[in-house]
Amino acid sequence: MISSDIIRGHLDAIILRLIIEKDRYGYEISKEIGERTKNTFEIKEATLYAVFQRLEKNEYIVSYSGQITHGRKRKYYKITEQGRAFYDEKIGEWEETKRIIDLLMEGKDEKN
Amino acid sequence: MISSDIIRGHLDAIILRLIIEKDRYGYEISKEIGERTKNTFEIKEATLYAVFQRLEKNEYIVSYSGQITHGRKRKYYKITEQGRAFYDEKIGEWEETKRIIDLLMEGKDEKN
DNA sequence: AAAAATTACATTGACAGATAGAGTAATTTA
DNA sequence: TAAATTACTCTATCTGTCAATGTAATTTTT
Repeated sequence: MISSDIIRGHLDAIILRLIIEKDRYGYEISKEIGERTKNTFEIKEATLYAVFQRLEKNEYIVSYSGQITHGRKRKYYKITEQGRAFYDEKIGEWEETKRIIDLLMEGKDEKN
Repeated sequence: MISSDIIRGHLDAIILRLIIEKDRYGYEISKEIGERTKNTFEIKEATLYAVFQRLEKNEYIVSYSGQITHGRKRKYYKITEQGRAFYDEKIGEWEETKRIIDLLMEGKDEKN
């Protein structure tokens, strides 16, 4: 299980990625992450909704009410143009972060 | 420049790595990181000394006073057995983190 | 039909890591 | 001798994550 400090700062991009694929709601995202990682990683609900708030405040996503199919009413999220741009930026940052940490932690050459 | 939230949680291992190579002191480490990353990443002094405190408290490193050669007196750090074990653990965690984030952020298959 | 499980969203308070800012102290260079 | 450099330390603050708790509707089990 991955500790929260190690994942910190990457969650925004992870959530955005899933919302870019298609409009999604919170509970769905949390299940999807569990499935895709074969439960080696799970996002806590409190964290997830904190991420939504942050992303919506920054206008990277917008929300709308969905149908009641099972249980409580769903709140769907949709990516915005700025959200897409932010995601691209984060991907770039992640690639650079990998290079730097690999370099410092394992002495890997940049051309590996 | 890499944001602090993205690097968070990896700093302990980065510092340990440098101390494993040889005994080092704080200022040296901060300069070394700048050099190795060609200044794409720098560790803030307050952060560095906070890391030292944490690592020493957990007995991953021990300190001793060095010579005064330039400027103020140096405080050297040396890796311990537990420090080495912790570093190995962190390397493993980092590899797993990369796999998971790549998988979730870029839809990469685990066999890539 | 009542109880339990599942689906689904939300808030609060606490914690830990990173850092700005400020300070201390010694030596070297201009 | 003033300025720059080397070197370490402390305090206060910010931010992201998460445990705990609560609400609410629907579906499944008993």
